[in-house]
Amino acid sequence: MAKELAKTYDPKGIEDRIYEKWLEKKYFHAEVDHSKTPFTIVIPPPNITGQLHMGHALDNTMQDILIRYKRMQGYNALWQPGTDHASIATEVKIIEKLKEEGIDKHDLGREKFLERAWEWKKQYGSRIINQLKKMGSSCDWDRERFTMDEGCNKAVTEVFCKMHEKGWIYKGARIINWCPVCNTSISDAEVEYEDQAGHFWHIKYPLFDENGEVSKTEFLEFATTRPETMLGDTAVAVNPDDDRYKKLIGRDVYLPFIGRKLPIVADSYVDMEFGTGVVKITPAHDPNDFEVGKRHNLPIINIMNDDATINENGGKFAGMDRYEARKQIVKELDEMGLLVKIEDYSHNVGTHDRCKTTIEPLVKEQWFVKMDELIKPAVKAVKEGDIKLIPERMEKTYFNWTDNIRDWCISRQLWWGHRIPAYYCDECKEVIVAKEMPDVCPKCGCTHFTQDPDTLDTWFSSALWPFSTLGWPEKTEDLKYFYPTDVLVTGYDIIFFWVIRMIFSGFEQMGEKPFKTVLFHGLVRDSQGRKMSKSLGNGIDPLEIIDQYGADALRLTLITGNAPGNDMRFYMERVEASRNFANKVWNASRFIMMNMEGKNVSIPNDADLQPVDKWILSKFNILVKDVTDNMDSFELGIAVQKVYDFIWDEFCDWYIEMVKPRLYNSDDATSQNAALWTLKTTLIGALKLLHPYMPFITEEIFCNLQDEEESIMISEWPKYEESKTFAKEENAIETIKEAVRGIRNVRTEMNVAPSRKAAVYVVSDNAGIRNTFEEGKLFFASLAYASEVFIQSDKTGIADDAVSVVINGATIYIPFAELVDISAEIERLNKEAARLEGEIKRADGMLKNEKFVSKAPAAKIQEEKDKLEKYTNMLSQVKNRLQQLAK
RNA sequence: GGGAUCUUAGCUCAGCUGGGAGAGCAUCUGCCUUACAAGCAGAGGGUCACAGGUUCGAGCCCUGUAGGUCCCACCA
Repeated sequence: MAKELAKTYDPKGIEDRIYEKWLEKKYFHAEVDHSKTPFTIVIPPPNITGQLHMGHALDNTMQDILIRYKRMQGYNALWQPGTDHASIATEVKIIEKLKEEGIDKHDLGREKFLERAWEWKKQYGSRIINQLKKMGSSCDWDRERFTMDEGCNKAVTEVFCKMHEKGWIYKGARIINWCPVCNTSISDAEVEYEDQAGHFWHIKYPLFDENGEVSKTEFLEFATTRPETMLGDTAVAVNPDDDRYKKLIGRDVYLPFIGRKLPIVADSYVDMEFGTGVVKITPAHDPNDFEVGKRHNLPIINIMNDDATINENGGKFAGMDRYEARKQIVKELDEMGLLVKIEDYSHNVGTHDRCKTTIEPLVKEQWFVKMDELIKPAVKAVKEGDIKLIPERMEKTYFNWTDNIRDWCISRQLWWGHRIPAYYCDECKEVIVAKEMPDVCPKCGCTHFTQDPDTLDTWFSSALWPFSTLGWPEKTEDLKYFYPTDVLVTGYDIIFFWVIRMIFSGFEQMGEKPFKTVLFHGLVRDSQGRKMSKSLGNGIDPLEIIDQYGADALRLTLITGNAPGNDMRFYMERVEASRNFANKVWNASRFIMMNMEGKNVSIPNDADLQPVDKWILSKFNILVKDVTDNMDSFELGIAVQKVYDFIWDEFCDWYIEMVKPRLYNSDDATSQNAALWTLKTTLIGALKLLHPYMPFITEEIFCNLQDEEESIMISEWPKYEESKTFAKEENAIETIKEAVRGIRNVRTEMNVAPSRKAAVYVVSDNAGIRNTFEEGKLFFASLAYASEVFIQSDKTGIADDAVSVVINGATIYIPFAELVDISAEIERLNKEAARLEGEIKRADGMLKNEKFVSKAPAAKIQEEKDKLEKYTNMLSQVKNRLQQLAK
């Protein structure tokens, strides 16, 4: 059977077959089980409009690694999946599609539109889920949720009503960011600032003279980047400390076109150094002006329609587009002699992050969430380490936002989303917030109501995700058991949108944090470091990579060589390297299976294990400890790098090579059994460590290699065992390896063609080696180039450490000293000695420090004592060696 | 303007709380050797941006300089 396995690993077919098996066996499913400790991750729900991209691939690989790892460790691992309705993103797509059919949203009507939207959801909502499955994601699909399913809707209504009652959700007229294309308000977080080349128009308004006439000689000059907003001006402002304008405060200027009288007010918001030191105040169309307007009780005059055309307040410019009006206004001001000059100016313009339209600040009635109180526990939790952010520096980004938080505008003028549970009495306009439409108006007794037409910001429902998916607001067993969740894995780009909002929502609704740790990753960029985007056409489709190289190779590529929170570049060469590794693992197991064929491998006696066997077992044992430690501290890339190195370098390049002669050239069945058992045990162990990263290939090999267990994904994670560390054998083999490397170098230098017939004798006065290997006994043969290694003591008459190489029948003795560059070695040893002296001095100093000795814990003191002893021994060894070399 | 982060081999990047400079790819040399040529054995290549400082010891800590990237705020 084993011989039939192909020489190269081809994931095609295998991955789908294995995934089907996992689904069938229900390995991903988690139920409340109080005999086990839960470990929970909620997925960042992908948009239903979305297709799997590299960012998802990375995000989900990380989550799957953690979940699989914990599952193998015996935790009750739940990975809660689901999708997001993504209100604006989806609505935009549907509108686009309708447009193709020549249908306008408003002609269709709300009800029909929503029907179309649900159809869309049905059609595309499962697409991304199926793509996630291709990645090998072990989500509990039985629990799949959607941000607009019944449960989530209930949660949203509950939260809205509760917070409204508390006064933390309110309706108010505020300056909001308006997107004229999407026709909706958007939150501050959705505004993206872009540097744009523009102009700075210097304009002057005539003052009114003491007779109340428009002066022909006195003007007040100011500069603006948006001249069209002058139609809504209700004042001009100067700094109260500005000597140039002090005497003008209290007088009025004349607003051209409109004819309004504008007071000159004093406000410290005005920067004397900037422009002319005069600012026109348009409270309805600028957030700062709005604040100024409030301070000075200025009227708020909105001059714009929702589609960014000028409204009736704009006088003769009414009906014009904002940019058209700008042109016309500038032209006419020029004709009136009121335009002083035009400067080129580059400034930051707010745009909508979805459609890139320049946003228009407008005063509108909107729903807001009051943030000042809500944010407090969220700040505290991170500050006190109750919630840990990885990497830690993300905390600074986090606090940057929380310290400058503003109320959250949650209403959106969209149809696709959670409709705001506010009802207006048709008679008296009384506002009632309730879970259901009320029957009778408490104020006027009227029975007709109209629900608020707006929907909620899509993040309002995502903020509840960690508990709404577990059944909240019902008090479910799931919630008690799986909440708070353990880790949230996500990109740093949605800290503000999502992470913070989940945290304060968790504290507010559940009274408890939503997760213990947030693990951030960066963006996946193309090979030139650019963002992958549709418009650039530089996106790499994860599904194509999976098709060509397998999900395992893709996963390994995404997780290696990048640190948490850092962006990474995606190279095809790296995928190939991962694929090659999969192949290496495949072939190593093929070797083992071929050699095991027809043999009953049994557990060997400890005495039958040879030094090499103990060496690799020992190496593996240490690997287990390292990898487990790394994974526990979320160093996923480092952990897998160690497994990779172990399998490729230690296991394949050394152990398998060392063990070959026992399998091929020896009749010693006991020794062969020990070798085969060690091969199999170590491989299975390594596969387990690798499984979270490369689930498919490890499962495939695991099932081919043994019959006792049905799946590697529910097998037990290896444990570090003190008793399995064999320091003596490790030392000995490392010495042999060193010698063999030396021999290889000599052969290369001697220009001797490699031959498997060569023999090597290691002659050593190293007591450790002599104790480990019986003198003269065949230890192992056939390292790739030198085929036999014998251990002899120095009784042979060769005084110093030496290697004898038998090449094509002729024996050549090479002292170790000649295998290395002596001067370099001396230099190295001297440096080592200096280092050790430093360590000794430090440890000695600490042990002599009274404060340390009296206050430090006993274990710490013992540690220093051990170090001191260890380094002292090492130093004397190094010194001996130096003396030897000096001869 | 505030903040974060980066500068390590030809390229892309690891390097965790200070203790022998690493990986992948690329380059060069020699190999179809019965697990694997998607492989094996080797080699070359780095004043860890620059200048100071702390330390027995600095890629890592501190100060400053230069350059890059990103985030936040925003001045009309």
